[in-house]
Amino acid sequence: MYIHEKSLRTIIDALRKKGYKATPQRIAICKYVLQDTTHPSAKIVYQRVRKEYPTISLATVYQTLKVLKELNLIQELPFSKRETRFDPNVNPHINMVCLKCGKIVDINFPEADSLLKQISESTRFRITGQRIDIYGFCEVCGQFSISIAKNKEKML
Amino acid sequence: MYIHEKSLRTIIDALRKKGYKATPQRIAICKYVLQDTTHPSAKIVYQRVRKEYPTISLATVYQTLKVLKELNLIQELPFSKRETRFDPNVNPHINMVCLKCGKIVDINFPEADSLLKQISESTRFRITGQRIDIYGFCEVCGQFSISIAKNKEKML
DNA sequence: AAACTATTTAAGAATTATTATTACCTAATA
DNA sequence: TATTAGGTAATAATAATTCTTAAATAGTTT
Repeated sequence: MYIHEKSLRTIIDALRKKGYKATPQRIAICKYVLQDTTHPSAKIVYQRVRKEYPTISLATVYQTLKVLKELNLIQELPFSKRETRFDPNVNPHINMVCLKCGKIVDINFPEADSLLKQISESTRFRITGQRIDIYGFCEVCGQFSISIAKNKEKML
Repeated sequence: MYIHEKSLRTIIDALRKKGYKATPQRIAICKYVLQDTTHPSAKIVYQRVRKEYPTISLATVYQTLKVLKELNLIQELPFSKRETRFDPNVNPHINMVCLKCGKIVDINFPEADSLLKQISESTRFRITGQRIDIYGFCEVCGQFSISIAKNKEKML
């Protein structure tokens, strides 16, 4: 289940449970980011939330994203080219990352659970999260770039 | 096979094949980074290579790391906290990433090949690379942090 | 409901990893 | 050896993220 299917009440409770105040700014950011499955950057979140909450500041967006990460409601996905994107899907899954257009699409990876379980049992490493990316060119970009794209043309 | 098992000759040929000159700076950086399996940051590479080649500049390190990435001899692993680390293992594998001390250890993941093949055959996505991270606390750090570490205490 | 207080916000400054610029320099080649 | 396209070192520029601070407010207490 995606957290964004949960009610506003649940979001507020999650914040308060950890001692965070449920401010209207935070609620606006949460509502936006928990339902955007395109893996937006902080700047995109800022631009989108501003439509609903025009006085919000970029610093508040950053700090709320940090809180949401701490609450394990979103995952942070740093990429090269100085861009970090945010994913409301915190369950094990595969991110299909297009290096040309920057599109990121989640696909299921049911085998992840048993893989993590096996590693957990065979090592002394205490697992708290994971990230599985597959890089390449999406169906739209793939046909235009027969050879591997030069760095300049890459978004991620 | 790791590329760092290859000879100096092979490194030079790989550079020239793509039209890059085999300068002593590049060779020094290659020799270092292709044998360091601790996933060093650019700054660490700079500090280490400087011992062998004291006049080298940080900009050259960055630009050579970019070349090595283009030649697919290393993989770039961006993390939060503004740190990017570099991995000479470009074959599918799992990075076990300790969030407390920042240690990254590769483990094998033989099932990766069939997974990638299956995705390749069932989608129109053209795969060029992958990244599989497992986050948590290594055997050394795990015993000291029963609860999930606060953000301030995390290295990655 | 008003007061209280620790937290949060907005704005802007600071930080810093990475990239760009530029004036020499040199590897590869003829 | 001369030529030259590309590389280097030094440093400036860029930009994502974090920090700082004064004013505001959420949650609680009276």
